[in-house]
Amino acid sequence: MRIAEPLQDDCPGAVQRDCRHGHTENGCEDCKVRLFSVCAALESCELDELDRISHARQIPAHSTLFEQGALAGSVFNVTEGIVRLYKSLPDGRRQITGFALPGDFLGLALQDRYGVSAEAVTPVSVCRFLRTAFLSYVDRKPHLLRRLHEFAGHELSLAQDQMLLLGRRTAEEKIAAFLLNMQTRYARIKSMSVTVPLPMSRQDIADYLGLTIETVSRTVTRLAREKVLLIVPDGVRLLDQERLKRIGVA
Amino acid sequence: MRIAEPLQDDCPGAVQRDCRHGHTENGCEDCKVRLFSVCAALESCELDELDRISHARQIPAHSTLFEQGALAGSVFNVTEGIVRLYKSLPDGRRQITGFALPGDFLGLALQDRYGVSAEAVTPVSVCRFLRTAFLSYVDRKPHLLRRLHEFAGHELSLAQDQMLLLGRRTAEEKIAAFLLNMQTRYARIKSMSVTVPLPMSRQDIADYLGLTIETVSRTVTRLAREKVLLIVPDGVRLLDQERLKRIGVA
DNA sequence: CGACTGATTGAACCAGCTCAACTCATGTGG
DNA sequence: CCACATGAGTTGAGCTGGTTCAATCAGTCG
Repeated sequence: MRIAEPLQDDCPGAVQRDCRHGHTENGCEDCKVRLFSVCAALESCELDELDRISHARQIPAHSTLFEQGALAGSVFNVTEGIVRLYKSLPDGRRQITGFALPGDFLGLALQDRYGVSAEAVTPVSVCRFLRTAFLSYVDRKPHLLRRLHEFAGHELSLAQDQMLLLGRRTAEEKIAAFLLNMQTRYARIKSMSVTVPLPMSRQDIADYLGLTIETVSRTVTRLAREKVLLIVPDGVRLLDQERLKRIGVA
Repeated sequence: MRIAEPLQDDCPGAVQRDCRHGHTENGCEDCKVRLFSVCAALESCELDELDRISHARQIPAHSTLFEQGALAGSVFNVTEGIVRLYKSLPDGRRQITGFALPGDFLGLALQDRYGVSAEAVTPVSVCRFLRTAFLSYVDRKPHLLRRLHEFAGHELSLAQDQMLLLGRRTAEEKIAAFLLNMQTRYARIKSMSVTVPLPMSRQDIADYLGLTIETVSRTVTRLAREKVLLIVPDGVRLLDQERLKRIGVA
């Protein structure tokens, strides 16, 4: 239940925001991801407070948000666009550990250093918080911490699925699972559609699935030849979802 | 700082435990993993309370603690032995997502269903909690939740490392990283040693590293032939750790 | 001792990789 | 407006790291 008027002690009345640094017009209130991101754990009045420590930022495509191993100065909530999260080996081999979509939170673990690097795949909008400010906010909001922990649990579960995929599935199974997965994740922010946008490069998909770019290309082409899907500009259209599920789902 | 006498409101004095269901003699106080597991977030008096909702259990080798997808009735703290956590595909392919050692917490995500299955590799001792009881306890202890979240963040980080390993490393690199990893993890509960016990089967190692049993065997044998390690009963002795690190570490 | 189970070894095979050529779209500047 | 570079994606051909299948070995237990 959302409460319009502040009711709790720690909601210091209707304080008018005096600082609008880089915020969208109405701050969190009309944020696109408000209702399904971590912030959904917060009431309107609490949100106001969060608003005051947040900084809306636009990040151009292909630029870096943060780098693996660097001190975690900020945490981010993605509100628009796609971010790739990855780990690299010194010789250049790369494993993308996930793609962050709107509503996803970067720096969930709240650790003092980033465990992965993050780069914008498309132009990205984020809601940025200084880690220290966010931490002290979290300390005063146990239900937000619960929410963050739920998100972390979900991430962990996804990571385990991905381990199964990387360690034990064939190229075709990997591709099928990836496409179905992206489809359901997009459904959350747009609406369920048979057209799955793939703004990331083939190399990104390969590095996410533990394959080479050639194998990704060949496998997708073959699935298209077999009328399981149709390749469209910047994505695919899933023609035979049943077949795809039979290939890709556990 | 540990406090011997209860100081806080929610520490209801020195209540004598009237129920010792399955506890070790002195409960949490003299627990082997007390100081580095999640419980380290708790004061003596709080521990007493935790003690009352905990159940010490012995689990024989090769038996199941819980199964992937089942309702998460309990959460566990491993106090002795090794547990394998895994996901399976319907056709029998298996991916071990991790080995839990003493001090590790099972059910960290606090989700209503288990995301993986858990089986004892060796005889295992656990500290078991009914999930509901543990949840309501956590709700009253924000600092325990913080601790659980830290653990979850650490798990997530390990999962990401494992993704990089599964997706982008060679068989030899996988084995080397695994052995060094087990060595440092054991150091936490015993003391640093060049002898790494491997109580799990070759099949377990294979399913953890995304390899076959034959490849594991061949690779370990080759490393032994090259004097990088020595195969001993139920483990290996790391002879040339420098070389191993050159192979295995990022 | 024989039966059984886990680990090792060998030999053939193959899914996915490597290397290389080609296509196609986009951009650029003369 | 065309020549040409550039970069992502596709396609082909051959190769190889790791798998598969099969045999053997080494404990262990009754």
